[in-house]
Amino acid sequence: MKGDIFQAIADPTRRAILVLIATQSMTPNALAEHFDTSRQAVSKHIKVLADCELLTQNKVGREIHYYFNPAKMKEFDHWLTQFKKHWEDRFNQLDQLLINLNSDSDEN
Amino acid sequence: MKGDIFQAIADPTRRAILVLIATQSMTPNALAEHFDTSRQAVSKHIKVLADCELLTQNKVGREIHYYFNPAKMKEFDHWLTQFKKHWEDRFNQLDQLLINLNSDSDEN
DNA sequence: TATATTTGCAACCATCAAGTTGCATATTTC
DNA sequence: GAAATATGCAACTTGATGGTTGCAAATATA
Repeated sequence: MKGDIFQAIADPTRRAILVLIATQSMTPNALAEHFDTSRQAVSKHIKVLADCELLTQNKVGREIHYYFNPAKMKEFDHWLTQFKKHWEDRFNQLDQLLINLNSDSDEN
Repeated sequence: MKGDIFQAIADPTRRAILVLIATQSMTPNALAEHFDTSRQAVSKHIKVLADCELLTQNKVGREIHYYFNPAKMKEFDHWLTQFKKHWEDRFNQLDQLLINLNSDSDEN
């Protein structure tokens, strides 16, 4: 499951990190100030997000700035879109069934 | 985390179950035939999905038919939509910044 | 009524995940 | 160069998770 975007987004802290970083790129230290957990714990979350490429990094001196990578978020979006299609296809099939039933009864 | 929709969707088997059930309502036994794991394992996944109301059930004799509940999927969709808004707001801020910079240089 | 089928629940096990602490490395500052 | 700062990595602990097996309850069938 390593690098799985669904797994990455499952954790509420990581979702909060994504929201923060999507608004503004941040360093691990700056991020950690927003949470009650230790810096290392936040760093681990960052690693998970970076492993599945939801975050990219840019080293500036001793600081590392993390940026949100919208491209990877598309994978997620894509699944949901496909899923909706499945669901809507089912509705369409039901619609078609109802239409057929109607036309059948018309023929009677 | 009990009943958390993100947690529920994180597991690939559960996503597969959702896709199957979104296409057609099914019983646990029928579902289990689609997977390599035991019936009880599938049943546990069903429980997780039902706990967060992604599935609803309808008992017919000794069988239980599980249905997909699209209403709950909206929560998921909603988060992604809000997230996109965050992201786009940032872009808008950048746009505004660029516009301001341009008008500044126009004034020089 | 006896048997088979469908299902859920509980106990148990192995693995994973999130958190902590400690430490090493690189860079900035004094 | 020494101290402070920013970060990552490794070891360890604890709790959650996914899997299995066994069993009980409800319903259908012989």
